[in-house]
Amino acid sequence: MVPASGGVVLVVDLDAHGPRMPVSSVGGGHQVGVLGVPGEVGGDVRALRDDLQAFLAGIVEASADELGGEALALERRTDTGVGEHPAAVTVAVVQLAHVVAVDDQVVPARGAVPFVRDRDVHGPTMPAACGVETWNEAAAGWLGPSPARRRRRRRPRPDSSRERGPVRWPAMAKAPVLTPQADDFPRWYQDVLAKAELADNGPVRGTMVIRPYGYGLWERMVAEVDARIKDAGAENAYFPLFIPESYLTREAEHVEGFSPELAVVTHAGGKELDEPVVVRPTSETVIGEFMAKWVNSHRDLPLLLNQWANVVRWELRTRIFLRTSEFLWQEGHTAHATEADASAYALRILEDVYRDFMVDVLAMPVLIGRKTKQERFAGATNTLACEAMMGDGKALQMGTSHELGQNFAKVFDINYQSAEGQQETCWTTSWGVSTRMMGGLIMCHGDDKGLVVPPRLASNQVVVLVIKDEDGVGAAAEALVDEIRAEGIRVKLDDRTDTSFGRRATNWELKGVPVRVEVGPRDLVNGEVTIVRRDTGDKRQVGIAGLASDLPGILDGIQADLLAAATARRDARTVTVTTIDEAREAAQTGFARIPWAALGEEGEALLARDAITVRCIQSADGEVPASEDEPGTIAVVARAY
RNA sequence: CUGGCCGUGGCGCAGUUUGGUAGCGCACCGCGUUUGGGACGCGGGGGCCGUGAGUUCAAAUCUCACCGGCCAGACCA
Repeated sequence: MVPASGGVVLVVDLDAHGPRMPVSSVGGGHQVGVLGVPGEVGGDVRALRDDLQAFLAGIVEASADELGGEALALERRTDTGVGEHPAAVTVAVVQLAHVVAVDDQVVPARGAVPFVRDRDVHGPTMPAACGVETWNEAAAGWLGPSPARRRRRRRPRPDSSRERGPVRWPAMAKAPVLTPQADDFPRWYQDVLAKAELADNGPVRGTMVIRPYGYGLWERMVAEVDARIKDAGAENAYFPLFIPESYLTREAEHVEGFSPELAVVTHAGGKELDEPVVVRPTSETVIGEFMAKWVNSHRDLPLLLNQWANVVRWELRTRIFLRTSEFLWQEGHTAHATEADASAYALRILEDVYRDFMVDVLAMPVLIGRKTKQERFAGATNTLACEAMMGDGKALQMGTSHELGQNFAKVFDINYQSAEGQQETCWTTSWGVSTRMMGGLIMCHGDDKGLVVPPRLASNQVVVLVIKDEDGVGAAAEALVDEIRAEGIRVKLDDRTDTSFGRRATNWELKGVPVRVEVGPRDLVNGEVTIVRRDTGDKRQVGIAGLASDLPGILDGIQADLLAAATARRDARTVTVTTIDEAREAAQTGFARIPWAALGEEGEALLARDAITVRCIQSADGEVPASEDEPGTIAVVARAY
């Protein structure tokens, strides 16, 4: 984008909102001028665009003629802001090789370009140079007369100004609501968080505010996961936010793993505390302390506890939902009489609670497997995990289940008397899923139109949209909503007809509601409504009678299709390799499967230099290996969040 | 913590090089016309210019320090 030496870059900003940072956009210092155009879509912007296209084409021709065919690069970029923009920001950057002549006017260097009246090279300031009149006046000398345009401007606009000729630049044809994923995935993620009203940054660094729509999705996750945890026999309890610092220090590996990210309270009640208390980063220690009290006999085992709570880990780099200083989660803690029992329970949680929820409800085809020693939880003897692939091919750990061996039981004295009358030490587990799953949901199914929520998760599965309240549309929509609700579907009525249809339709798309039903007077006279699938965009007219009873099947279809699409994408981006170099290469775009025997801890360390980690180790059949040294296992490696 | 970019109404950004009246688009409010894919006209409201010192007659603009955000790392759910 930055021109060769001696070059000149012309930046033309066709945004309907005026120039926006073209200087930095092109790297600075080389631009000769900026045309900013205020106005509205369908108005002068379109006319200007036509002229500017001709103008740019003119430059191309002119430079070819004048410079003996020397090449000239014409680039087009689309950029978007986050505001509620009706049009994309389109910046055309023309890189002029040396000198350009247009309409007999030679433009040799910066500063000499006549079409911007501003003194500076940073682009016109809004009031001074952005006005259309200024543009006309200034551009006349450069562009030459543009009779067509002037004619258009003077004449009263025809009734439909938006039907002006075809737009030749696709980038201007349709304004993206969000930064496209392909342009900048992290930016897209931020845009979705804001525009789907999911979450905001909190005032303290690394914290987040979960907005009602986002929290509604989390509540649905909680409900589904909680039901499965209870099915697995665990009961909910609640332990304190504050933990004595001394608890943490009892388990050596645990304290080493968590110390750097602890938030510690040293003062309270106006004075310094005798012993500082830490804000829990996880609750193995307090819960261990109380398990020790509650477990006496083998009859007390297994003790299966869970709590829904917030925890705090002072992370160095945070990102909403994926890694925040404070997050919400569920942490299960269990104590068992035998290692085999603990081990089986940790696996049961992974498969029956986590994988089942993620695959069946979130429609995310997660991989399950063991973590390497390197990736293991601090204090665990074995860590199992669910790993999902995001839309950009990177991995996200969605949930973990740990076997803690007797590490915690020993230091917290979780002992029991066996049937034989012996004192025995318990075997414990811990397992959790967090608000991070929200990030996984967004990045797994989301597209350039926003979030896509699988029907089984959706807090609103169907939205019924009143296009305009005429000819009984409102009443028909209300009746339809009642009918749909009677089918047990979570349905929302949108009758805010003081907001235009298009805006509301776009908003529900951003929020990812699986099915939109549009009720308008035109369809209604035929007894029909329009239904639109969020995932495919498929839109059709259907009879209003019988729609409600068809919806459960439609929602099931969407659920299945989302899982199939995510699975297909994951598989397409997963490569089976045999060497470390191949794995490194494959992990640039997705997952690589490599025999653990071919990788090993040395290979793991090697890949780590390129930010590639072993996500999990699987048996050849994709299941969880029975032991650390099971032969023939496969390591799945990837870049990860 | 390291490197890069960046902090100006709710959001996105001009303005800083060369100190001198704080601006634009979107969003918001009112009225009217609209509503089948982010409507339009007219009229409005809203800003300790991230914070603190310093230089100056004068600081969004110059200097220093600090804080915060984004991206890439190290750490991790």
